[in-house]
Order: sequence, then C-alpha cells, then structure tokens
Amino acid sequence: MEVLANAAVAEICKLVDDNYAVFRLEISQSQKENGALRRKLQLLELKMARERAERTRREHVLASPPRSVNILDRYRGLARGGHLTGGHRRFVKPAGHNALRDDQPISIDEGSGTSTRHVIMIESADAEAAGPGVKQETSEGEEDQRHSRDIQTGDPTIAPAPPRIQSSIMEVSGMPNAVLKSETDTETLTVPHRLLHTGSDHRSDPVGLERPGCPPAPGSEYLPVFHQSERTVNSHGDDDGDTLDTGGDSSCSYATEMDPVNISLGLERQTDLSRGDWNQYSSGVYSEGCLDKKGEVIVVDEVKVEGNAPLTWNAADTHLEGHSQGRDFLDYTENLETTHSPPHAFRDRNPVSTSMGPSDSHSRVLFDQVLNSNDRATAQTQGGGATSGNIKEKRFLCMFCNKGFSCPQKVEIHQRVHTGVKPFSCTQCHMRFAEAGSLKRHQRVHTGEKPFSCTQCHMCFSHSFSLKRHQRVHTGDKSYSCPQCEKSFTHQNQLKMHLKVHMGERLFACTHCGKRFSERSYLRIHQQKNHSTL
DNA sequence: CTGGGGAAGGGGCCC
DNA sequence: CGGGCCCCTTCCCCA
Repeated sequence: MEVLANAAVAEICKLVDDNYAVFRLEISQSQKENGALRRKLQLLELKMARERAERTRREHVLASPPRSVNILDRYRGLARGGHLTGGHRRFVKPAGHNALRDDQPISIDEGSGTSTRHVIMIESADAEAAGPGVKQETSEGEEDQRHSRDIQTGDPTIAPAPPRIQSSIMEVSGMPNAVLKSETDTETLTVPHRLLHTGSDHRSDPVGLERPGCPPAPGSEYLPVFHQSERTVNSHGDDDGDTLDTGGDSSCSYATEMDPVNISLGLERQTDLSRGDWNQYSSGVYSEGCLDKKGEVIVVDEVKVEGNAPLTWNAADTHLEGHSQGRDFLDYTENLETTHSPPHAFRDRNPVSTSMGPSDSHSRVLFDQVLNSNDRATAQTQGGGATSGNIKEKRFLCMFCNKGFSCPQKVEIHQRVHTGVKPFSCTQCHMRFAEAGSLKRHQRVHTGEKPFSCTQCHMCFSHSFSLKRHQRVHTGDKSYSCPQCEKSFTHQNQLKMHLKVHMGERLFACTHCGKRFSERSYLRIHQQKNHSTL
C-alpha cells in the first residue's frame, strides 16, 4: 500500500513537473510579448498625453474649444494611429449570455465585494476608423498595488488584499521608461481573453490534480464567458474589417492575464484575485470556487527569481498569502529566456479589453486627467456647462452583457448578476446578497423591523415597495388591465396570473393524479388535500 | 374541492 | 445607500 502510494505521489509529481514546465514556457513567451507591447504602450501614452496637451494649448489659443470631438477621444484616436475622426467604437452585443447565473449559491469571501473595478470602458466617440484600438479599462488600486508590493521579500503579509494588476515591467525587470523604444503609434494592444480560458484550464488542473475543494463547475463557467468575450471582440473587430485578432501574431499585449495565470496555477491567491484586476473579467467567478478551499490546492512555491533559477513545486500546503504567486511568478517568467512557442495556450489573442490605460502611475494620472477632461467636456457640450448629472456617459461596459454604466463601481456590482458573486452575507441565516442594500433590507426579516407604515391602515411593511404596492388597495388603483376581459388588477403579477386563465396554461401537473393547474400553489394545495396521505 | 383573485413577503436589480 | 420597480412565492379568501 505504501509502495503504491509512493508510486502515485511520484507520478503526480512527475505530472506536475511536466505540465508546469510547459506552462511556464508558455507564460514566459507570452509575458515577453506582453512586456514589449506594454512598453510601447507606455511610450505611446506619454506621447499622446503630450500631444493632447499641445493640442489643448493650441485650441485655447485659437479660442475654439472642441465640441464634437472631445479630448479623450482625440487622445484615443491618436493612440490608434493618429486619426481624429472615425465611427463610433461599436461593441456588438453578444447574444444574451448568462451562463454564470445558474442560481446556485455562491460562497465567496466578502472581501470580494471590495474587488477592484475592472470594466470595459466604452469609447464614447470616434477612432474606430483608426483601426484596432484599445479598449480602455480602469483598474483601481493599480498604482498602489504596483508600488506597494514587496516583490523582493515575498513577505506574505504584504498587501493582503490589493488587486492584482498588471505587473510592472519596470519594477521587475528594472527597465524604466527609458528603455522604451517603440514609436509605433498604431500598435494594437490586445488582450487575449482566451487566456482566461487557458488559465482556467490550467487552474482546473494545472498539475493534473483536481482540487476537490474547487469543483469544476465554477471553472467550467468560465468558458462561455470568454467565448462570449471573443464573440464580442470579433464582432467589434469586424466593424471595419480591421479585426483585432492578431492571430498567430505574437505582438500581443495583455496586462492582466497574469492573474489568470496565477489562477491557473491553482494558487491560493484566488482570494486576492477576486479583489484584484482579475476581477475585470469576473469579480468573483474565478475566485469563488476556491475561496473556501485553502489548503486544497497545490501551489507553486514562491517564485521571485531574476534569472533562470529553477522553479520548484511545493506540493505541500503552502499558503502564499502575499504577493508572490501571481505577479511575481510572472515577473519571473518574464525573465525566463525561452523560444518555446506556446503550442496551445494563449493562442487566441482576441483583444477584448486591456488594461492598456496608463500602465504606469504617471500615465495613469494623465489618463485620469484625460478622462476627467472628457467628462467635463461632455458635460459642457451637452449641458452648456451645467453639471454633468444624468448626462454621464455610460462608458463602462459590463464584460458579460456590454451594458453600459457611468462608473466602474456600478459595473462591478452589476457584473455580480452574471458572476453570481454575493459578497454580503446575513449573519443570521444563510442568505447572501450581491448588494449591501439587499442585505440590509433582508435583515429586517430577522429584526422584524417594518419601517414602512401605511397611513391609511395599521399595516406596516419591511419593504418600501410593499407599502407602495399595498397603498394601491386604498387608492383603488388597478393599473393592470386584462386585454381579454374587463378585469383589472392592482398588481402586475396578478394580471400575469390572470392571463394564464385565458391562455389555459396549466403548467403544473399533479404527479399523483395527473390533474393540471395553472399555479404551483394550486397544485400544492391540491396535493395536500388529496394526496397528503400517499 | 377547485380555481381564481387579493395581497403580502422578500429577493434581484437598477437608478 | 436609499428608493423604486420587477418578479416569484406564498398565504388567504371566496365563489
């Protein structure tokens, strides 16, 4: 028995080594590509910012403030190749995809509720004609994290929750902006969302070990999500025939995919990932499956090697609470010299979104300034200088349904609809909620608090809308009329139920006698009365 | 007993 | 964070 066990362990270790070696090479290759493009982007951003400032100055001189093309759009347009005009960037909305919503309860660390906001930011105007562009993203906490993490010590106590954002090449490889060489303005910066898929593949079983605590379901849910993303991208890219798909071109950049890699390693940074920029793909999907599963995964030991030092697996229950697992590992891989071409992973470099906003703090500031100026310009354009208020652009897109929101926080919350992330849990029951307000409202169930009282009767309600709805009883408001008869109802659902009468819908069949009912409650009552003794 | 209607409870989601 | 709406479910009443 012992011999068999040892043999099994040895085999597992071998699998781990083999798979990891391949995986490492793939990562390395992609990271190198990423690094090169990121440097180009940084340079590009700075250049664009300068140009923007220059243009702004010129415009002020000419006393002709832009109206139709705002600064940001010019900035973006330039970033795509210097074109200032063009069609709207159009996100072709994919078919409604809600694969992640399967109503299965999702347990997730509440910390995920504070996950960073990563959303696809819609292009508010032109620049589409400039060819494949960059969908900007925001990554809150990016700078903090980037600058605060101690990548040398690997102190696991550092930065327990900061989001994992794109790694800074400068930090790791010691390559400052000065090394930036590219002057290519039209460089297309893309994110291979497929990486996420790849990551999930690896994560699901990076070393040939299924983690019992991390059931495949969450992982399997990734696929449709990213396929959807691919569709989105492809559709988008087809707008002008200038697809963003770089195909086999290695000139792809991806700023945040290192976290997928991180995940793919089955690392326990899942929790952090859920708070990190991995969140841009899904605030919690990627993390939820593993959040509670610490210790059930094989994690790679700390990797902060600047050279070709061998990586070692630590199959023991290594808890790398610090920063080392994700970025540092990849930072390390960036430094790996390899010509290995990933045979399968990262092959789909569909650019969906990037964190190719400013990738360093300086550029970030510039970027934010541009965004702010954009908002102001928009407000001025639309409101004649009035406060922006409800005319905010909905630039921030849900990556699942492309719905637009005015700020990344809202997208993050909205995306919980798709991810099923429910960071807010009731302390008195099992209920979990995606929104703090829902939890607060729910807790009235436990406290019995009913702050909404009817002024015309003694009834009180815990639900504000319940009161409003109830008051229709007093007002006699029956806004919901049946189109097929004279009946009207105070509640929409009443009408809906009533319509079933007309439609003859009897969807609920008794399993005992076969009798059918239009309502489940009718069926239940019927069964209680007639078949309760069965 | 059956079936329809009235109304409340409560979660999801968006503004 | 609160307000508001939608939806489903459940309970009750009554013809």
